[in-house]
Amino acid sequence: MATNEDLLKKIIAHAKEYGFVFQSSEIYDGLSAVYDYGQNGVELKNNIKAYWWKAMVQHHENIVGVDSAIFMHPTVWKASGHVDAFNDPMIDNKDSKKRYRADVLVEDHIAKIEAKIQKEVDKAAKRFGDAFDKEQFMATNGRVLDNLKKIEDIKNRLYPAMENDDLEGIKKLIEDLEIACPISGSKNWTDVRQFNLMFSTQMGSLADGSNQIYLRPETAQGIFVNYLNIQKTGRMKIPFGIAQIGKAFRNEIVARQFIFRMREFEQMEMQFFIRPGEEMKWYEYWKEERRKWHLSLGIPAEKYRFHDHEKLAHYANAAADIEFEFPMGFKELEGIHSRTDFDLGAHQKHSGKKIQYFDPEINESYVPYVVETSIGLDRTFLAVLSYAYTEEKLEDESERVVMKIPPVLAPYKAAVLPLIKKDGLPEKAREIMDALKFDYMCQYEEKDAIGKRYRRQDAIGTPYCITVDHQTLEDNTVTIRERDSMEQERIPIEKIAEIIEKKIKRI
RNA sequence: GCGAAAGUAGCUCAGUUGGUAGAGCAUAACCUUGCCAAGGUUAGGGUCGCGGGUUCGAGUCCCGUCUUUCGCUCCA
Repeated sequence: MATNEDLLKKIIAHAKEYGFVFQSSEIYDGLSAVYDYGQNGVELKNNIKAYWWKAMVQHHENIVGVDSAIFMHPTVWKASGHVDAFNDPMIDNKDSKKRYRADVLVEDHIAKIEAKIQKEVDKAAKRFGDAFDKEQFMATNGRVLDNLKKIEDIKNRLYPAMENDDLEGIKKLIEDLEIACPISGSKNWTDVRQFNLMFSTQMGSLADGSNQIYLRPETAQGIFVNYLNIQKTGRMKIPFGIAQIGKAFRNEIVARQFIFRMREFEQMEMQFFIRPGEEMKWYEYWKEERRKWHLSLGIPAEKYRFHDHEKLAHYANAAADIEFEFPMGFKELEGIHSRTDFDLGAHQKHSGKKIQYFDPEINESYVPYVVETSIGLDRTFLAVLSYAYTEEKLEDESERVVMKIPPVLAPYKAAVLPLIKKDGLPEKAREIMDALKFDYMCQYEEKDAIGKRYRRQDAIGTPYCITVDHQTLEDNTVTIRERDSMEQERIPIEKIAEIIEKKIKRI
């Protein structure tokens, strides 16, 4: 486990040192759980987006894109359920100024009573030795029975109160149980309030209190509210999909693990609209399609696994995660959800606009069902980074760190390097650079020894290094060095593009 | 948010019982070599995370705060 923690630390350090990811506002000590993508990071991130977009939109005639605004009409979030579902009841202690989740305070109190029971059990077990019958003891001992009854009573009040958003009821429960703040020991509590995971801000005049709007907590709703526009203007026939890449914001109480959980993050989502009753077929179809997409990057299948949800979100009737083995273990990377007609139905209800599709094949109108694929862009970035990070010991006992980034995603496709910076080699290398740079991100470097330049390119994951030497001036050949194998081959200049092209065409 | 650990140059770290900051690598310029990093010369770069306190004097002791990492919790 310690080595895995070290691995994440190394990846974070490498990401910073080589311009992939910086902490936001670092010169001001940083902003918690917010990160910026640096000069190499932005290239990698753009390449991931392009690779996804190509697979989802360009390769599917029945999928089109959209780019909806981050601000949306406030009612959207009532319809989507976010106003209700993304609220946690919070309570502050007035003396310690600490904030707690109110239900967690009560749960902790229950845990304390359970600990008391356990203590009684342990005491009795010690007293009776081998003859101790735990079940019988639990069923007959007065103190234990009292405590069990207490727990049951608390649960009978807590769960209905949570269910009904009965904030006063939860406050009353905390007061009745005389729960004290673990820090100050004080029972001086504020009222229970909803702590919304959506960021809010004001639009227009601040004088009017009714202009509060939210930063979207997911990109999906921008697709749903444009369903009618796109279906009509694009003359889309079911089944069809709408894809979107964009930022979303969640004011997580706890946001951590580098770019895995950020308060501002980016999603790549596709909502696929289908005939009701066919959702399981399409759900399975998209699980498989998405699995193939991940594997097409050349990352081994063992790094992925599917996890079917047992506890379903309020909008879904089937859901699976594609999990990736990050340095900190298997974690969710992508979700595939069967969202039924929950969203379109809710928008139809709240907006009063008829959101239906007339299906000429079955001569019926219906609210389409939806199967969604939703992948975290930043998480994909971290997955690529953690897969790619490799420390190697070479034959001569030296070490190198190489980022084995799938070539199609690599920030730079090639580096053009004159062996030495005189004798006309830089000029020749510049010529090659100029010819390549219109089609591929390339770097030109002439500083330091050639071996050092190779290592620098390894560290940012450049698949090919093109080296110009004296022979190049005579016969127009260069050596091309492959990143992972470090093998070199002498080829004519005009073959360079062909080789790069072959390497990066994976999808 | 709670608990634990950490924060000195871009990176990795040193800094002895408190006496106003060092090394290696990296970076830049020039010279030299030329196919798998770490030749030579020179230069730039730090109010030791930030703010208070103790002290004649704080990188070093105390308090607070910010940030990061790990565990609990939640999610894309």
